[in-house]
Parts: sequence; structure tokens; C-alpha cells
Amino acid sequence: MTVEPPSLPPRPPTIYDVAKAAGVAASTVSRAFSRPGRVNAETAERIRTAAQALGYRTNPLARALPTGRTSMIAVIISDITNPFYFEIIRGAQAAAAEAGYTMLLADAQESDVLEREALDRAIPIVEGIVLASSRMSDSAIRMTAKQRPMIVLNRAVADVPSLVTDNPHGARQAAEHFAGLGHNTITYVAGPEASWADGIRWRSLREAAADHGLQTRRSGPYTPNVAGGEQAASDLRHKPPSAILAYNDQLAIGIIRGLTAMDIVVPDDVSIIGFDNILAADLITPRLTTIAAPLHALGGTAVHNLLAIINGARPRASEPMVLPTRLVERASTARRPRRRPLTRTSAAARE
Amino acid sequence: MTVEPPSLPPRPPTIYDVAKAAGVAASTVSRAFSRPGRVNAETAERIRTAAQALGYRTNPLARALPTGRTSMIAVIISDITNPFYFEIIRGAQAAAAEAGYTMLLADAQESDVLEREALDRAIPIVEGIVLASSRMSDSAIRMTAKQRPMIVLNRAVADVPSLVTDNPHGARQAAEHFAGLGHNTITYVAGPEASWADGIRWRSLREAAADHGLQTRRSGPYTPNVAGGEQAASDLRHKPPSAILAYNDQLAIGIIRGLTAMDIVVPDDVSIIGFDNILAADLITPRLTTIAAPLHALGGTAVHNLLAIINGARPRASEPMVLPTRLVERASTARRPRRRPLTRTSAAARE
DNA sequence: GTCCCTGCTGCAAGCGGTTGCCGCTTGTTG
DNA sequence: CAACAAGCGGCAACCGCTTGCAGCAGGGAC
Repeated sequence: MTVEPPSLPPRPPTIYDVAKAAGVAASTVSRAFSRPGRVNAETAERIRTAAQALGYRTNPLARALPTGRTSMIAVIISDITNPFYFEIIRGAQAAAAEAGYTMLLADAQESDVLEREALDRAIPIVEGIVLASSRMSDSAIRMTAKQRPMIVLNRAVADVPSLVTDNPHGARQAAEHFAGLGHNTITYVAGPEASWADGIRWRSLREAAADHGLQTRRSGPYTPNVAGGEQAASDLRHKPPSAILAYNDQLAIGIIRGLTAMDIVVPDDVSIIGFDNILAADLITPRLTTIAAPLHALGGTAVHNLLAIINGARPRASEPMVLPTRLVERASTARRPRRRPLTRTSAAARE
Repeated sequence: MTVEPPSLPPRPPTIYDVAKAAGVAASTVSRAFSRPGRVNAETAERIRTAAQALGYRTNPLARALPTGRTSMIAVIISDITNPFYFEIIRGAQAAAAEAGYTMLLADAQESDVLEREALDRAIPIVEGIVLASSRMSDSAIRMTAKQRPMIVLNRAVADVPSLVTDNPHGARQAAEHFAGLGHNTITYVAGPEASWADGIRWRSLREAAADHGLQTRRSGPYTPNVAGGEQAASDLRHKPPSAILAYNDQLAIGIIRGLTAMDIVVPDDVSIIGFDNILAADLITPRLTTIAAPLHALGGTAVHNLLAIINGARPRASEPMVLPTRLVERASTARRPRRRPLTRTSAAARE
């Protein structure tokens, strides 16, 4: 009779432990869990009971090795501090969790190098990828899309399934809103030149404005955050336009803050519309009128479609999927002032 | 001579492919990568070259199976839409990436059930866990902490390594700031009762206030978001206090909005301080004075320490680690008005 | 009663790495 | 020159689960 060594680290039970307890072979245990109906009902029941008693949980790593099914997807984001993504992330997370998938989040910090690294780390362990606002080239994206099912967010890449918001329609809504308020010139404050969304927003605005007989100007590019907006406000100070459409809400918020600091009143002197409807748009004073993107749905739809592709659906890679926009009217837009909007000096003189 | 079937899915190369190419055994290839020095320098070089040529990348799944080292950690967050976490996430992500670890983010959506599920899904595949503002019981946390290295954030749990901000000091800073502005009563607007941070903030405020001869009141609990703050403002409308310390910035922002809507002026009539210094604190009008938590460092430190524990460091589970707070003075606090702050009706009468 | 088919279970070979142990080469030592 | 140690590479057994294939028993058909 030998003394059992104390089983130091109680390793989690495996299918073999369950098999022994239930008096069957390991393969039967495996099938009992992954192939319902393939195993006799009462045998299955016996196995299930034994597993329960032992606290068995199937090891996803071990399962993944032979099958490749890791039940994980990656969501890669160009800049996780951008509030634009918060709801997207949540929508994605919810959709993934519902399907029993685990989400791997990676932040590229606006660097294509870091993006590549994150991608390389993720690819071997995930079944699919959501690439949000990638900073990589189209061809690099197409390349990696060959290795794993992928959905590109906020960008249209030929031959890769893409999901975007209806930027043209959004820009048109903004133009119409401004037109309805009597403005006759719209200044577009641009975001990063590398941004696909920036390009399409500007082009669409021009077309829509022309249709309504409005002029357009363009200012920028600016880094799309609050500081960038303050910079833009400063640049525009000598000749503040009456109507501004900003590349995104952060920029718009920065512009409002910059103008306010110069005693230029929004919306009395200058009307501003942003893009995206991030949370802070509703917190700033005055509350920001904006073109809302269905952020939660964007994340959810991306993951949903990705999972569909993983499960064998034929992706529609030719045309990007488009989600609708909505004009959220708040307090940063008003009728065009009769006189030209005030410059800093005339505003100061008014006091 | 047989016709090779077209190798349909070009499976990624394995150590066996590399071994064949380099003319060595697979085990040598394995060692060449994971055990530097164990293999002859030029052999290693040859292997490295062959691997390079084939585009070999070691499969983390396969590596993880025998070793258990997955190079992944999980970060589980009670509510990912809470802006409080944004910088924490980023700090955590950065620290993880730097150490070559992949971060798995999960949102518990304020539900202990979902938190458990996320945990159960994560545990088998990660080497460690950061649990932020858990909604589970202390004993449940201790239980899971036995299964994997773990760090608890924003909460002190006995016997589990914890990381918190210096709430007592923060509350004291707020009390002193109010005292210096001539206020003699501080109203604390409370967050969720289940919140560990809420309890300690309130207790610390009371002590600090007593030390400066100030009175304290307490209002709440409220759900800690903007809507909750607006509710609080509404509840306080009949007798607005002169100084308010809110459980967190979101609540403070809601209070400011609520009061402003009632024509009560912040900071002229009421001074407000928040907690956390989230991004929006700097966006609202007036800009919010707040007790800043080092959010980025919080996330970074948590991951850093977690990795240390994973690598064999003895965790200090007895006392929670504490990160300092800082008073960020902005525009939501001012000297106490001579008369009692205006109620809604008197404010209306003033016009 | 024999044969075949069907339904269920077990065997064993992987999936792609890791690692304890053994054996072969060298170089060193007495 | 024999004995020995150190350095290096290979063999083979895992890690926990999946799955093609084979074996076996029971039921129905002939």
C-alpha cells in the first residue's frame, strides 16, 4: 500500500475523469457534449450527471486545437479613447456574448504598426475580425482579410465586407437643416486626411449644398478631438462663418469651446452641427446638434454579420452595407443672424 | 509518379515544416524559439532563417495547451459605458501590449450574473484577471481568485490583491477646498449603496469635514449617471445647499444640468465637486472641479502587478495598494454666497 | 435460423507545441 | 591514451479534445 502524494494543484477535471466516472470512453463524453443526439439519451444523461458532479467544464483551448473553433473574435480599433467607439464596443460585445463568443479588444493607438501587431497577435487565436477605422492601406487590409473572416467598419474596402453609416445622407440632412435656417454658406471643418469618412462627408456636403444653392468652404485638416476643434476655432476667428459642419462631434465641441472663449455665441452668431452623436454631445453647453450614427447597432451589426460569415454565409463584399443616419436637433443651431457673425473685436466692442 | 492534389487551404507552417527545412528535429525548433541558448548558435540561426522563409509563427493555442501560458489576461468591467473606465481600459491595454499580452475585455453590464458568465468564459483561457468594480460578493471574488491570479480594482477585498485610489485623501481635499471658500455645510450626493467607493467617500468626507468644523448632509442614493444627477438636483431644489460633493463626475454633471435648468447658477449659487476627472468633466459648462483619479495609471498598474504575480511575485494581499488623488480646480466652485443660495422661486423672482 | 442493417460506443490517430531523458560528439583532464 | 564531462540534438510522451473508422449488439427481413 503506497501513500498517495498530496495532489497539490487540483487540476480541473477532463473528459477522461468524466468518462471514468460515467463508465464510458472519453470519446463518448466528447460526443455527449458536442454532438447532441449522437449518443444514447440515457448514456448522455449519465455523463451529464457525472460531469456535473465533478464540476467539469470543457477546455476551450484543447477544443480549439483540433477544430480551430476558438469562439473568439477580435475587434480592433484605431483609437480606443475616441468616444465614438464606446457604444460601438458595447454593441459588439453584446452581440458576441449573445452568440457565446468572447471578444478580444485591441487598441491600435492610431498607429498602423501597432495595428499590424495587434492583428498578428489576434489572427491565430480568433475566428474573425472586426476592423474599425483601420489606418492600414486597402491592400494590406485585403491581404489579412484572406487569412480570417473580416468586417471593416467605417470604411469601404473593395472585396472586403464593409459596414458604414450613410454619410451622404447625413451630410445632406445637415445641409438641408442649415438651408432651412437661412444660412447660405456652410464651412466644413475637416478631420484627418487619411480618413475615409472625412472624404465622403466633404464630398457629400458639397453636392447637397449645391443642390440647395448653398456655398461651401473647407477648413482643416484638424486632429479630430477637442483640442483640434479649439485650434479650428482659433483659425476661423477672423471671419467666423455662420454655419459649420464639423467632421465629428469632438471637433464640434472643441469649436464651440473655442468660439465661446472668444465671446462668439453659439448658436446666435454661429451654428454648428457635428457628426456621430457621442455621449458628450448632449453634455456640452449649448447641447450639440449632430448627425447621429446608430453606434450600438453599428457594433452589433458588424459582429452579427461577421459571425454569419464564420458560419458559412456568403459575404456580400461588393457593396458596403449601409446603416442610416438621423439628425438630432439640439441647441447649437439657429437662424442665420442678419448681420455677418461678429468677429472677436466687434464682439468685444459690444460689451 | 502521382499527381499531387491541389493543396487547397494552405495551412500555416508548423515546427515540423521548419524542422524539415532546417534539417533538424521539431523539438530543436521548439527549443530554438523558447529556450534561447539551449541550442547551438548556428543551428538556431539556420532554424530562424528557415522559419523566416516559410513565414512560420508559433501557434499560441498549441503552445498554451501543454504549458498553460496563453499570454492573455482578462479585464472585466462592471459597466463599459461608464466613462470612468475609458482611460483605465487604455492604461491596461497599453501595459498588457507592452508585455506581449493580449487583453480580453468583458462587460458585465452591471449584472453579477453576466459577470459570472464572463468570468467562467475567461478563466480557462487567461493567465490572470483584473476585476474592476465587481458586483459580486467578497466571498465569490475570493473563490474565483483561487483559480487564477487576480487583481481587484476600486475595491478592497480581504486576501485578494486590490488596487484603489486614495479616496480618504480625495474627500479631504474636497472638504478643505470648500472650507477655504467659506462654505460651512457640505452635502454629499451618494452613488449606489452597493458601491464600496461610495461608502468610503462618504465616511472620509464626514471625518474631514468634522476636522474643519463643517457640517455634512447626505442625499441619495442615486444611480451614478447624468440622469441620476438631474434627479438629485430636482430633489434638492427646495433647499439647494451651497456646497455639493458628488459621488462621481457623471452625477455632478447631471446635478449641474439640473440646477442650471432651474436657473440656479453654478458656481455662484452652488459649488460642486465631482470625483474621477472623466473627460466630460472638462467639457461641461461650467467646467467641473473634481478629485482626479489617475485613471490611466490605475489600469496600467493593475495589469502591471497582475503580470508580476503571474510571473511568480508574491502578491501583497493584506493591504490594498493605493494610488494618489489630485484636486483639479476648474470652474464649478466659488466662494459661498452671502445669502442662502436661491431657491427656484426666488431665482425666478430675480429676473 | 441466418444475414444485414442500424444505432451506439470504443479505439486510436491526430491538432501543434513542450520537455524529460537519453545518446552522440567534442573537448578536457589525469 | 583512456576516462569523463559538457554541450547539443533527437525520441517520444504528453496537454485535452475531436473524429474517422471499426466493432458489437439488437431488431427486422427473408
